[in-house]
Amino acid sequence: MNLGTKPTLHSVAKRAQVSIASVSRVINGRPATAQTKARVEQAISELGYQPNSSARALKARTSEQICLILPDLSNPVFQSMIRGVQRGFRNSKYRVMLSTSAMTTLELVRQLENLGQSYADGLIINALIYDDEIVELLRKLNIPVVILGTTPKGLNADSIRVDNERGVQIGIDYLHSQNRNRILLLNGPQSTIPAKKRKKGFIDGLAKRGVQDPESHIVNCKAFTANAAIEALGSFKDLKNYDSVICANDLLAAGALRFFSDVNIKVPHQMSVVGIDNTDLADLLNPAITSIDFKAEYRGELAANFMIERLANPKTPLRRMLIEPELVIRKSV
Amino acid sequence: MNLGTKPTLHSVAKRAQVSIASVSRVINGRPATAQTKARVEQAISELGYQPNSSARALKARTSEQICLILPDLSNPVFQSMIRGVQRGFRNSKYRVMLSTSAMTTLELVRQLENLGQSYADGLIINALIYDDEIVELLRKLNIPVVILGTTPKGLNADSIRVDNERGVQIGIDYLHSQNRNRILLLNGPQSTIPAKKRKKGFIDGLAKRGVQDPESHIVNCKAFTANAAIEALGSFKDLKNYDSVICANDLLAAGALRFFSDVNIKVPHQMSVVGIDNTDLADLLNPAITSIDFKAEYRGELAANFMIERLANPKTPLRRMLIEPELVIRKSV
DNA sequence: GAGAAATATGTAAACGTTTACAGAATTAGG
DNA sequence: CCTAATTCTGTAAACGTTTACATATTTCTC
Repeated sequence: MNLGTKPTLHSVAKRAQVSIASVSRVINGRPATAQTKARVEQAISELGYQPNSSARALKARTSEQICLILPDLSNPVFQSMIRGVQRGFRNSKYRVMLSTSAMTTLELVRQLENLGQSYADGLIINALIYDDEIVELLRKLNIPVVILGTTPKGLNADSIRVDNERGVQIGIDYLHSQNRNRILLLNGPQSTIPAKKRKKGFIDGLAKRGVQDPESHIVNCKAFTANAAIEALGSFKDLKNYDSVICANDLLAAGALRFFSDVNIKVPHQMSVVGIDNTDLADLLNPAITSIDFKAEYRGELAANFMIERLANPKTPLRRMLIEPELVIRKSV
Repeated sequence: MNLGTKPTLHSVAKRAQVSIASVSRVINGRPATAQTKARVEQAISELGYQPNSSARALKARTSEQICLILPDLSNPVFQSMIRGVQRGFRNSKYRVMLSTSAMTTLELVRQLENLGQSYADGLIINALIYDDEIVELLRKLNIPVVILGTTPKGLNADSIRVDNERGVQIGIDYLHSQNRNRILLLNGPQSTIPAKKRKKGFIDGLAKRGVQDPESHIVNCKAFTANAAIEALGSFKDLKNYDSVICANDLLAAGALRFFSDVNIKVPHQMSVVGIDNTDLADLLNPAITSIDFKAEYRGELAANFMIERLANPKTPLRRMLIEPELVIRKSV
């Protein structure tokens, strides 16, 4: 192997005594004589040649990279999502670039603008809030976008969202089936899409069961974190009127568990707790929490598949997929 | 903006009535007349020009991308690490590519081989096991490597490791200070580097305190997971001889907590639990676990900084940094 | 075995940058 | 003002691929 300089198509061609076009064709599986193929392959392995992805990207106008943008990494649900996305691309030619700094619109804007440098062939994104500026930037993007979550209005993108309302319904139904019918919703910040949807599902669900003023049975947390849950529950006065809590995600549920333990309310005997997302965390807590599985990992994998398919065939009609949540019963009810 | 075709250096040059070389120079902050600078900048903003990263990468031989390889994402410690790495690169020109499929040597080999395509300027890696094949591949890599963990023998790479032995010592000392001196080590799989180090620290620590046959006070789990911990503790017969457990990571600690709760051993009253890594999880469990902070996030950030510095100045002497662990006291002791 | 059809190969241009080099413009010095 | 020194700008080549097109080779048909 010629140390110092990396082998290129040229060196391979020279060694195999064929033209660089032939080498390129062999590499890309285009038709070639058995003989040329053999010679090229031998030369490649002798030289330890590997194609230069920048050159390929430049000429073929495809980076074979996908950008994945998530709000942050502290919520274990994103861990699952990343896992799914990675799995989805595992056997493809695509590499995954991760951006998790998109907690603020400012950061997100910066990320999206950078995508103009065409280092990614596609974008998979999950954001908690899509304001107009973001939607506009997404629309202007000239690469396919897959939304993990609800597609913001005015955007044409494949999307994979989960039936939030239905998820909360399932929780309510299950609690009722266990004779828990004084249910509180421990929700996340109202500015976020998931919180809005979960609220709606909750209100509809309670209304359907004839509960008066369902909105009064909601506690909003300042963030989707355990501490926010503890704080919110701490300043909530009417806990004694409830026998169960649906938490808008597992982190809030973890906070709730901690809070109840601190004020000596026994879970599940005095208070049932249902989480949402069914993250790794659900099974680590004590008691392990019954959680509504929003299939984050599966959604991630699906997003990757959608992306692969769209890149292979840009004309495929838009796909908007709705995932059915599923209850995973553990010990917290 | 000329829709359809992306602006290039050429179109900018044409509009600004200068040569492409001048445009390139303005973009890269090379000296230029105030006039040309102004014209170029105006043309750029009028056209919405953004440099093409593939072309730049090809010519300048730098992708401005860093590859981060981690074993998997189920351990929350890697979450922190990613967070740190991301933060370290936040204000740099580098993008982060994430590979988390490196649980098996096979996968890792594939990843490392792919790096030959020069889509990354540097590699930050954390692996649980470095066998000869991996070390050889790492050595052959022609991009700088930063090891998150102990540098395998025979490899010249910057590294940031944590003082594992010291960490376990701190745990032992703390438990003793709380009058817990019948300590068990709930360790991970013996094939992994961290497990070996933590074992050594434990044995040395106990020996120093005059404990006979320290090795007998270790339980090995099949994996660094909660379930493995539950299983291992379940088949361990001598629990009654211990008043405390140091767990080789927080996931094992979570498993231990669950196990103790199941067999009705009260933590911390009957049994103290100390975790390692001080991940997000430590504070979510109930009781929140006292954990030895191995500064994963900080190490990640440091790795990014090391990488940035080395890429800026390849001649800087090798750096091997040892991070001091720190005890974070919560409620499990 | 000749000619047509089909298939394989080679030549050369292009992708969008960076940068060495040469030449033009500016500034400085006397 | 003229020349020398300095600074700026433009031309053109290169980075390592892919691919249209032309040419060469093989295969097929009769």
